[in-house]
Amino acid sequence: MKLSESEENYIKSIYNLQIKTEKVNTNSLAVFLNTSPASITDMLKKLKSKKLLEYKKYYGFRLNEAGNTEALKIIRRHRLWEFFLVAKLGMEWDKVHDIAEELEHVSSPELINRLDAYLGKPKTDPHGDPIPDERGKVVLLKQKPLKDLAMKQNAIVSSVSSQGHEIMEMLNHYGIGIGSQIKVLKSFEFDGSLQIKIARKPECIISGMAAQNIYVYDN
Amino acid sequence: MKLSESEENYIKSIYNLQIKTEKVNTNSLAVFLNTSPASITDMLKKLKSKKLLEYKKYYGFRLNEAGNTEALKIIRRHRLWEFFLVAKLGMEWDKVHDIAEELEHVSSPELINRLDAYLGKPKTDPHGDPIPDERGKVVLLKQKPLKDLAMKQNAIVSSVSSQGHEIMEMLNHYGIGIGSQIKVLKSFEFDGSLQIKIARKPECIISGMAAQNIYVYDN
DNA sequence: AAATAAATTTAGACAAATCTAAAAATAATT
DNA sequence: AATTATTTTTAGATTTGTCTAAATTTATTT
Ligand SMILES: [Mn+2]
Ligand SMILES: [Mn+2]
Ligand SMILES: [Mn+2]
Ligand SMILES: [Mn+2]
Repeated sequence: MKLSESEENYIKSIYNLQIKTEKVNTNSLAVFLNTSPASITDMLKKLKSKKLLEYKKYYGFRLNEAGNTEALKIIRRHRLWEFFLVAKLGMEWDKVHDIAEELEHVSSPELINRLDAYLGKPKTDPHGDPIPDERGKVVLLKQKPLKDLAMKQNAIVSSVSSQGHEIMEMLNHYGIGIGSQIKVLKSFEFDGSLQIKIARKPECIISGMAAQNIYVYDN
Repeated sequence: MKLSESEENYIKSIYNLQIKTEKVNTNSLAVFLNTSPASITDMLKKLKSKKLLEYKKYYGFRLNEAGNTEALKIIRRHRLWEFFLVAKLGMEWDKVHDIAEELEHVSSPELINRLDAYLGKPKTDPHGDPIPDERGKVVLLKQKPLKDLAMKQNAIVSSVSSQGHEIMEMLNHYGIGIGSQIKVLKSFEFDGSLQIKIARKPECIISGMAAQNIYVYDN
């Protein structure tokens, strides 16, 4: 299936939102893609006509099997390029998303499979997100938002929400990265902020917003 | 200057044709880009309005200084990616052009300069064409078509016309590559074909067409 | 159950990039 | 110099992706 850059961006966004929120709606997709709701409706019709999406007017929409497959191909390309930019070109993890957003649309399978092999078939991208394999299989980590981590439980930072570089900029400042050992010392009900301890770093406090967008797995 | 993918393809094509033929005309550009002459005229107007092109109706057109600068940026990206695909991913030199044709439109300067450094600031792409440096400077080789090489003169293959993979496919078959030592043994006036000797290969005969698209420098 | 609010879709417009067919300008032949 | 041929441009359509404003449907309040 040959898809335009726009179609690919929509498909990938729907996929990514479906993971986090189960039910995606027109308005939230419009906000996410920074377009108007009317444009979303237009594209939904097109993706339906290409049989990548189940869609009933006013009722809702959802990628079907074919749509999912396409989404995973795009995500594979995106994450492999992000890995390349960090591992080979030495770019910062908070700068690679926008470039990968363009590179992901170059769709030669030979290119991507060679890139994958060249990079040593990495399992996750620089933000901790899993890279689908050639057949579209993706291993989901048993992770949870830091805000749901039990008090004083040791855990490892596994990923961060990767839309936008702002969170990574901040984590760089705190010295938090993928793989950091982390523990919650205190939770403030007032605003959901957390006092935390990163291995070999001084204690610090992060906002509830941050605690929702940092993911960890138990250790 | 932010340019669309189409604008970039037109600019690059005009630049490449201007090198070979001095005067480019609407029809030949249309053939080269596989579009209609009407589309060429439309784009000429747009590029003129963006001040990248000198253009007078019916009279002719030519990239100006700004247009040249843009062309060299695109060509730099194209050739660096081609080098990457061959040197790092191990692709064949006759397969990389089409992929680079897409990658060249990803225009982050940081990406390209890091890629350049990572590849060791290569001077030429896999087809022997020079890679412009960051400031757009390009070192032209003193090369000539193989058909103009004096009889029995030792020479080195320096580049091949790189539009389309067909010539490279054929050269692979003959065992000719960039850097091959080559000598013309005999020239047939009838059809311009040449009997040649490649170092450590058996003698063979190539067509006049081929002899026009293989470039060499004296040795 | 009405009324109001929110979400979604339609109607109609626009810019970009392309096309075909016709017109206009230039070049080449007789 | 006229005629014919070639090249180039214009006129008018089409497709894709987008928008705003209005209409429609669904959800929420009173
Ligand atoms: Mn993208
Ligand atoms: Mn990522
Ligand atoms: Mn291109
Ligand atoms: Mn090349």
